[in-house]
Amino acid sequence: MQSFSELTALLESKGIKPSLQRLLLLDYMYHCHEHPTVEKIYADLAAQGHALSKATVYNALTLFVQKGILRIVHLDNSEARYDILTNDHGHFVCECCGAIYDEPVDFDQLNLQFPEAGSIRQRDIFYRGVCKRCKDKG
Amino acid sequence: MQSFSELTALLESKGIKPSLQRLLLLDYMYHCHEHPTVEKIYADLAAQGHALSKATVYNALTLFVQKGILRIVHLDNSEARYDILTNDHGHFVCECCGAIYDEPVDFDQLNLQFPEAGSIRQRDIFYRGVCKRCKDKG
DNA sequence: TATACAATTTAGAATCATTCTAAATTAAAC
DNA sequence: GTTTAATTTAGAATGATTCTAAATTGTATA
Repeated sequence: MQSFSELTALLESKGIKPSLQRLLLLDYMYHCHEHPTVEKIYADLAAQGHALSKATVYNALTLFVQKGILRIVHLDNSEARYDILTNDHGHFVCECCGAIYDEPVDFDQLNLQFPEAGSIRQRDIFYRGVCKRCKDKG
Repeated sequence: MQSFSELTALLESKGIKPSLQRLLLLDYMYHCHEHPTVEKIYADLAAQGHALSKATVYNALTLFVQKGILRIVHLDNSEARYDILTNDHGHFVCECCGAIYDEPVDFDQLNLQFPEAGSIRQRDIFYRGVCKRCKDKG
């Protein structure tokens, strides 16, 4: 997923009008190998000369989440983080440095049973602790 | 875990001074089979004639989380929810009615590998969708 | 039992991420 | 080209949580 024409096609396939702002945001998310906050996305785009309104960032990201392009992650009660949806994966959150590590998870193989579940739309796994990098530092 | 003397012993074993307010809150959490918000805890205790300050509720719950008695759950960017820690379990969240269903999970059997993890302190699983009750209603 | 000291509680102010609002701009349709 | 709808925008409003500083309670010591 590289070119703007591909991103345009993706947005249109989801029924989203591909405005310049939305394309910039989607392009950013595809090239960002983090789980950025709104503040970071906003600042990075501004630094690149694309001064979107913060409301636009919120609007577009929320729309992308609704359409299943992104996932929103609430790690704590500070800023939300956004995750581009490639394939199902779990998260390991380092409580020391704040890093978030992705790891593929075969959810079907886990075979978790939730008797009360009528239908399942999204599955998330979060492990928390101290990452190796921080542990080595002591 | 029923009597105040048992709750007192639990708090003391965690190095927490068992004030009346803390005992009331802990007692509430042990008898509450939900995942209540601060607002609900505050309102329910007030209705029982125990008008704690909201700051006290926040202070005590935060302390309990730090000491490993409770777990805080951030489902979305609205109010946090608190979960009494009995044993490891997963959560199914109904996106229709907001209900949260617990289900035991044997995390060790899942055998998830996070190569970057130095040590793991907490493991969480969240599934989201529509619960059977809501699905039957249509 | 009185006094000093520390911890806890409290009300209300402050903070800050997010949402809302209403105007301005842009794109689309006729 | 004009009208209409959608999008963007800045700034105000909201609301959960945290902070602050004073009041209260509990504890230790004389």
